Amino acid sequence: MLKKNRKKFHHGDLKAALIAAGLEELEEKGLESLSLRSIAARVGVSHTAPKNHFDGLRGLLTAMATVGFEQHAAEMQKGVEDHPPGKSRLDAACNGYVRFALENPELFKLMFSSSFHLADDQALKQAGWASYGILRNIAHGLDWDKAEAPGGPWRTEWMLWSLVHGYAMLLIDGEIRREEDGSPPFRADEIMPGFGYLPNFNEMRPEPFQGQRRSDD
Amino acid sequence: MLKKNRKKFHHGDLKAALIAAGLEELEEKGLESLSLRSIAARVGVSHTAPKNHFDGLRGLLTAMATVGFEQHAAEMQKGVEDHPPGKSRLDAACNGYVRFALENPELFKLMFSSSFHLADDQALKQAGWASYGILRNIAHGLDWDKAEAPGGPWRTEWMLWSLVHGYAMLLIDGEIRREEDGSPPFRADEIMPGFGYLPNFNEMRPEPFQGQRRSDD
DNA sequence: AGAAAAAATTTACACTGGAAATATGGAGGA
DNA sequence: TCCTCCATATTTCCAGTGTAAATTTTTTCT
Repeated sequence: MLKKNRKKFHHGDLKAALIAAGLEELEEKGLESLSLRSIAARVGVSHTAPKNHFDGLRGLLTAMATVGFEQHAAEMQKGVEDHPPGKSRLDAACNGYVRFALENPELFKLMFSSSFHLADDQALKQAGWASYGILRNIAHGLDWDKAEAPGGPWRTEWMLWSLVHGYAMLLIDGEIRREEDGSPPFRADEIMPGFGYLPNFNEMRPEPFQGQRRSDD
Repeated sequence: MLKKNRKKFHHGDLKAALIAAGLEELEEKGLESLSLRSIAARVGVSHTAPKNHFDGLRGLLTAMATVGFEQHAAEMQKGVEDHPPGKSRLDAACNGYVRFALENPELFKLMFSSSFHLADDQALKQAGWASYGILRNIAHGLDWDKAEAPGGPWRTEWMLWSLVHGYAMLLIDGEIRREEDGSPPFRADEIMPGFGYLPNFNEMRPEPFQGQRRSDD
């Protein structure tokens, strides 16, 4: 019965090997032209062997995305440990966010393409939340994220997340051109302005902020 | 020879019909499961007929993305015409940006997935630039986009674009949950804070801004 | 009318992911 | 040791995909 020491079968650990091979092929051939058969062939098994470990191609992609979120979180976490709480820590985390995206563009696209994922995969959801949680926790520690700030903390988080995420996406897709060495024109923390609320913030707005409602203008 | 009045052939205008059918199937079945054969079947032609008008599936997708950018620009342009220059016009354009993305999620993903496009397609590039140009022009007209602002106008544009684009992407992918009626928790202009530069901007930064360089921290 | 060109079809091929039946080989019990 | 049991992996098959080549149909131009 014991389900723990179930290793070293025919292959050894096919599940992990398939994920590793999938991640290799992903960055080599791109997300669109990824193939379950070629991944299986790279490991040296038949193209139906993965079915014993994953729920089809989507299952494998979901597992790969989960690993991606874990690496993504680790990349940001480095900045957390190297900097004291505050703006410098936020900068480091944001730079880690974008750096990971630029170094693993195909994996990053996979992570944020839910149409490729298995719906309702708990491991993926948890890994994604953990990754976002790092950014969220840092944002909550900043003094300009006050409860009385317009929109509350949610708005601050999403504003921050949207900015960093959009910058990474536009860089990956080539909409914002990079330097010759592949580096972005601005660091992630440079693209982020003073994110506090201007004294004349409400004056600039045609109507004062009211709540979290409405989709149209 | 004359290549202009070449219409009303077998089908009439197969090129336009294929683009229209492709756009329909795109939102119905999603970008991943789109099929050249089923698009051709929907129009009523054989699956190789599109080759006379497009360079394979990528050619059709590129044409569809081009149409998407034109519609995207039109959605923002509405806000430009309905509002005077200034913050309210910017708000309207940003809301149009996000509104289009939420109403045409699959098309929006296609537009910003260059791996699906035909490389070096001039029509697509022009349409994309025209769309971004609307946002750019509005940003340039704002008083807080001064030449002496840190990073110059490019940073302001990309900051703005990144924020709106990232917000749209995270909403589409379900990372930021929407209301029951599908509307986002914040309007695009609500997610955008006072985008000026705080008086204490340089104090907040561990090191003063220097130029457009460096990718690492 | 006849030639030339454009448009669309037929046929064929190398792929893909998935389902079903079969074979393999290690684990645990007699 | 033998002998089931069952997870693992393979073989075979199928419907579907994009693309290329040869062919037929239709329009346009001389």
